[in-house]
Amino acid sequence: MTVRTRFAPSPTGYMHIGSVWAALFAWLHARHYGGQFILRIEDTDTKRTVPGAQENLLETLRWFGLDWDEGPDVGGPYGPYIQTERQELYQKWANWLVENGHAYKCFATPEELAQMREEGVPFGYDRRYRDFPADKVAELEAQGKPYVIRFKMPLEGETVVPDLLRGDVTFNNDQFTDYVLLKSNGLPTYHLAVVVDDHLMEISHITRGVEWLNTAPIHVNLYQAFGWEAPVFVHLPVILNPSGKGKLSKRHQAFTDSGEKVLVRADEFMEAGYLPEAVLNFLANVGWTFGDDQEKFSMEEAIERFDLADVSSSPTKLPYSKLDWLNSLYIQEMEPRALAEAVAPFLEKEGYKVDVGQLEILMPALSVRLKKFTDALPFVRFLYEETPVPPLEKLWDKKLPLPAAQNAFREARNFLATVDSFDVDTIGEGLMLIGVRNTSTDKAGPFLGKLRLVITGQKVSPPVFECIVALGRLPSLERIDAALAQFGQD
RNA sequence: GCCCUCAUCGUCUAGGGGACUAGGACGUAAGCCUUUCAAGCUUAAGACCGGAGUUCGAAUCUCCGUGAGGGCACCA
Repeated sequence: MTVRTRFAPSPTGYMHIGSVWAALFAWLHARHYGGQFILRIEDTDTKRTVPGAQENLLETLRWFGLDWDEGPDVGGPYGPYIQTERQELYQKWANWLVENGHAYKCFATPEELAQMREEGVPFGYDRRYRDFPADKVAELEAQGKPYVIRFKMPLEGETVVPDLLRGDVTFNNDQFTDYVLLKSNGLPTYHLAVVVDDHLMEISHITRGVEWLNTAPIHVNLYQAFGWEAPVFVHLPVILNPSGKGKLSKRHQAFTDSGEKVLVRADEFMEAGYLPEAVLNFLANVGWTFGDDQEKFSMEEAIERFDLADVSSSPTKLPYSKLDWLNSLYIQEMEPRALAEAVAPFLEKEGYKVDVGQLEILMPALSVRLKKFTDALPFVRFLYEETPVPPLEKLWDKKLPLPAAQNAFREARNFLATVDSFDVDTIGEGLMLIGVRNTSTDKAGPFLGKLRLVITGQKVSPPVFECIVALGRLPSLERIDAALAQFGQD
């Protein structure tokens, strides 16, 4: 049997990173077995549908490279892939269940339901229309009374849900009532839609969060009523909020130890400057282990080893600090040019006019310092903004006394003004010599620190030589001249 | 309240009766290196939720607690 998995989000909000995680696992499984990965939009709750959410879902999957073989945009032999476009199908099968005695029309009004709930009727519904006489049903229908179609859940016994990760999970049937399959507006509930679609689309493994485990008995009984073979159920563990309680959600914004906002929406990861392949690598390490004590791997490598059966069933938190670590590894592998191009948009967003060639000069030195693209900002700001001229007291110290400092800056100024080849190696060599020569220690450090402050306005920056080359000869000389002026005339 | 799931270092995890002195990774700390900050290298601290049982032997199997999470809609 071919493996066919699906990702079936509701367009009720923007893509959540936990959804990406679930989609990734379904995708990896399909790819491992050479099967298909299907995208289906579950938009039957029209009241909660958010405009733009569907687009965001597709865009996010594309950004991550989680490609689907069938879906709303690409079509496929089992379409349509949007549930609101499959209405007749659900109606047809709901009616089939009614005709075959597995479901019935229920005319209970919202008021009646509310009253039952108030009276403490279990599940808020007492199955009052389950065995309603056929002629009475016809009568009510003739009167145009609105109704829903409810499933006849078994009244006694047990239902066993075979779960790939948890084994057989047994539920007593007295814990259920007759659930609505088709709403009065003609649209299906999740229970009907998911079973009909998964069957018709020949899905082999259904992956979803554990929050669905408790309703899986409905689905198991539905498959039975239809006489269909159920797919393999895979109830994935929840992703918890890293700090605080409950599952990871936007509603309870959490913060990391370092005080940063915990990212929840997929597009927040893009905006923060993470690489999609790094995020996927990170997610793949949660609830699944690549093996061989190896945590950095490509999705191609993951596909070779992945199997849903190996996924952990324990709830988990996302280890965000590992994302930073992994992302920094991926950044270090980038070519300077590509890195510069990747960083550029983040600088442009800050209003800087970016020259990628100029930026590229800094990248070999910078790549090792970035956990994510946005980290580049403080390191390269000196290229785009005037730096304050440091006060005199910042330009010398014990290891570099005032006269020596002045002398060193003079020499540096002359050297940079006249050196033929304005490249990192050449100026580095020259400036090192100047630094060493003018200090009581045998290190250039004391001088280079002051020079860094003059060039970048900061105590922390990429290596100064790179900074000077990237800034360019004239701007660098100007900044040194301004510093020199602080020493006054002598 | 009822039902379901889960439980190894701070975090993500390996392990599935003896190979466990419980392994790896991130993070943390220290040292080295050094042009600041990083990176890199070396080292360190750090865990089987508790209690019963099964067994010659339990992190591993069973039960009971406890804790955490989830579900009980004409929402998904």
